[in-house]
Amino acid sequence: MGEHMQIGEVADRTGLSLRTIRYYEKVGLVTPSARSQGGFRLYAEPDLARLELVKRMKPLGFQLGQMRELLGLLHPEPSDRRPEVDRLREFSDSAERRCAELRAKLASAEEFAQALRTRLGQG
Amino acid sequence: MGEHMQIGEVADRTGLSLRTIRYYEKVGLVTPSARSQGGFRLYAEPDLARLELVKRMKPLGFQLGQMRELLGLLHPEPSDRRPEVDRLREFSDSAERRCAELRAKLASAEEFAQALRTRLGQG
DNA sequence: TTCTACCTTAACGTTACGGCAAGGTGTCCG
DNA sequence: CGGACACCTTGCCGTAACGTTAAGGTAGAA
Repeated sequence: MGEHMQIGEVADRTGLSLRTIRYYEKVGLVTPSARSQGGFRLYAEPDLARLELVKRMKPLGFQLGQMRELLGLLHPEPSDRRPEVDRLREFSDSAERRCAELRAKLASAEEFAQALRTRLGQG
Repeated sequence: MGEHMQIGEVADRTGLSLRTIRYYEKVGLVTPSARSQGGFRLYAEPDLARLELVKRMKPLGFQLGQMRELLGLLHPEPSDRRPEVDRLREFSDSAERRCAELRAKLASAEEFAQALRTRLGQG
């Protein structure tokens, strides 16, 4: 019932490896919101949400540093907002383009899988 | 009109970098079918076809070594065929699974892109 | 207290390339 | 024939995003 969980449970719930989760922390992408007395990472729900966001973005081929920046833009300090909005729009446009590319690649890959299956059928 | 082309033209036609094409050769994935007198790589149409196949498989996350094996299975020597067919079926099943995974990831990524756009709309 | 599962950092290894340096090749042009 | 110039070669070091031990500390139950 604790509101924090250890890295192992986070790994189970997200499907990410321990190594990946630690690496994401190292590059400043997702930092656990607490540590136990003995040094164990303790994650809360918002941390999980960040990890899930990263998982969603990853197939689009963004680099971890870009995702870090984008996550920062999504939780902004209420200071000068203008350039942030511009940057956000750039990310959004980029995301759309990458989605389109990925759709094309998927279609191509499905054709390949289909051809492979057909080949087995008549083998 | 030569039936062979140099690596630069191959790069233009496939969208792959020179570096990538050379690397694929290094790992035994796609070998140019000839070399010029002075050592330039010379590619023919079947080489292009192999490269295109690799491009199609790549989004499914196969490793280069696996693709090399699969390409070998697709152009077999007529010797003992049985284990090859079994292996082919494994690849085919794996390809189907990976297609399904990729479809799911794409859907998730598109939700993300949608959310980002929406967020910009109401700013 | 001791066992066990889970965690820690550190460090080296891997895949799939990118980038640059130093130099050879092919073809055309005067 | 001798440059000029685009294109190519190998070699080597660098990078991103992790995987994989190794050596040892922590939390909670028995």
